[in-house]
Amino acid sequence: MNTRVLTEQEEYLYRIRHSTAHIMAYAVQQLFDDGEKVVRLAIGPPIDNEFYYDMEVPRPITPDDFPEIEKHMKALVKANEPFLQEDWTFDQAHEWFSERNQKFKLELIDGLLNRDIDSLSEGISDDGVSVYRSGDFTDLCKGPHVEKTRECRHFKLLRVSGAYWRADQNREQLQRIYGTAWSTKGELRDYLRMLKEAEKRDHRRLGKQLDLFQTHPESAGAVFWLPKGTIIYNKLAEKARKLYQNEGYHEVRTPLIYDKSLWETSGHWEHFRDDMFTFPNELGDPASGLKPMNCPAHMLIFKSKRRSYRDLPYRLHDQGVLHRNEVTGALSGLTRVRQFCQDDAHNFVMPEQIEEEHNRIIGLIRRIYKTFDLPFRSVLSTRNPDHFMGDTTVWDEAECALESVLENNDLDFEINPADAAFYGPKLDFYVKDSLNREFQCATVQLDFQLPERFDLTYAAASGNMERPVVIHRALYGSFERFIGIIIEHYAGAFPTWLAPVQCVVMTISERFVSYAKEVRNLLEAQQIRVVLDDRDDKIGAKIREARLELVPYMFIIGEREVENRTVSVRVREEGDIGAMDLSVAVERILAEVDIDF
RNA sequence: GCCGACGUAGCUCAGUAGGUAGAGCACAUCAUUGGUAAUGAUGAGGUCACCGGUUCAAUCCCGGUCGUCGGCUCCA
Repeated sequence: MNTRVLTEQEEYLYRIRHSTAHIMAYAVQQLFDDGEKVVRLAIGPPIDNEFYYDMEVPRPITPDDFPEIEKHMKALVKANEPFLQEDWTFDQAHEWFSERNQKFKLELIDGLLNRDIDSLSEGISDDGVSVYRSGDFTDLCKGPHVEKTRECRHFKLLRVSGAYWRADQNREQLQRIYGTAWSTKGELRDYLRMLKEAEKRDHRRLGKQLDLFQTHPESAGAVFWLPKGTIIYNKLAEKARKLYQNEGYHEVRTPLIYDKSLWETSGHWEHFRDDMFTFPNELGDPASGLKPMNCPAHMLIFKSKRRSYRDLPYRLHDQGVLHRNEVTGALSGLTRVRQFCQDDAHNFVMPEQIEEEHNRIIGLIRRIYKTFDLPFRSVLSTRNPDHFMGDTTVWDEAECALESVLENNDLDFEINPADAAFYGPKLDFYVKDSLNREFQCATVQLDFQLPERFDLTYAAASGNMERPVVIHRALYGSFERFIGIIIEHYAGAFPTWLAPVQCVVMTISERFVSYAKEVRNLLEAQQIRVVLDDRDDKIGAKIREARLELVPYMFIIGEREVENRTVSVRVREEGDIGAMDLSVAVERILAEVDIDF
């Protein structure tokens, strides 16, 4: 799935993690295999930074079991057993694993025998399977592994969860144990430190701490944006509006509820129904639904008039409220919600405009992400030969166009073969935040199908009616998720233009309140988001509070400031920078308030 | 939806081998008029998520519901 080539060091870490997964499985077997009920192993691959092993265990494992498991793991590491690879025949493997009642391994072996693609990653050669032994532990595995268990001494178990065998919810639910492993103590320490830091800046925690948003059981999966969070939300929305308007987009507002017939035309009723909130008619049958996407509405608008090639590209921007009925278990903070808005747009273009339109969109993406200091990479998903709709030549041309767009834009990209939606190839953009974590944000999807389903046409220069292509694109992604990402990216310390409170004016004693009010009014007149802290409290306490709120500027006002008509300025990143003329201080804030994408 | 863990004051968290609960912060009142991360005193705050069951007695044990968290699946 990932076509990037691993570096030598990454490859070594993968081997360590893969081997540590074996060691962990062995430890779990030692602990939980009680003769009657065996631990049945499924799969245990390395992943980025971590590894896991899926297994069926006699009783659920909890984090309380970790110390004991780790203890057993350490003993095995200390024994410094070699990892020995052996090639077994299918019969040999079958016999061995069936004696030990390892039904998942047997299923994998059968899969290998039948050349089932899902099993290929587990271990194969032409006439048999590959197994690895380390001490008393033997596992079906194609490797590669480290040479000896001692190379796996820097690990830590992290969490447990459920996982379905073969990712199929109709199959057995297994226990998955996640851990991390590294080649040196320092790497492990750094990684654990990073996890701790990530926890500290978790947007759910900061959202509460900074009074940005909240959720309530009365509307699970929907966000209550508090005054401070709403400022950020509106700011992002306003910036997007302005940016797109300048790029020739037309903003529209469209209904939330539509008759079922629309969803049938768009295909959502068939493909997306489970994720939709629907409303019944008098008979109790679903008859309408809340929109999970804006596209059908925009199709109606396009179709409502006779369009000419001169109108294209025709771009409709919509920040409408979307609802998707996610299963309860999937909901999480701002990243996975049932109600959200996107900076959504649908661009209707002629096929020959695909490349240029993508160039423009990528230009926008660049400008937006640069503003937030978010580096990004892109992934191009191409046609799945078994599952696509439309004409192969159109697809080929479109894919070529997208690839050359990426190249011409000097973008770091990968190709994800056969991963496109059936209606068209797509580009996904992943940003990397300040902790080096990746999140999917922007998505740009070509769509050959909706224009077909809605029978959209435009009058071409020739006078013939031709079919436009639709580009779905959302560059923040959803406002909710994007705000979640930047909360963590900035660790809550928003740049001045986004900060809900940009400046706190604070008095050293009540005697200076009237000048402080003057200062506050002046800032307000400049549209600076200012709060006056004139409480009967010590200045240290006021500063402490404003710091905890991560306010970028504090103006401190005491006797000296009143006398000289100045303010003492304290900057979030620099601390106390001393007294200055009020006008100078205001200028400094204003310089940071007006940013353009 | 599924597996597991969790749900105690606005927040962060203690606690009870079953006898209706406690701290710090926040909040209120009073005193204090203070110069760059916490002035002091006093006070108010809880049907221990909700609904049932067991028990003389349930925040604690059992069952269910809702929600949250870690994942699976999916995706903005």
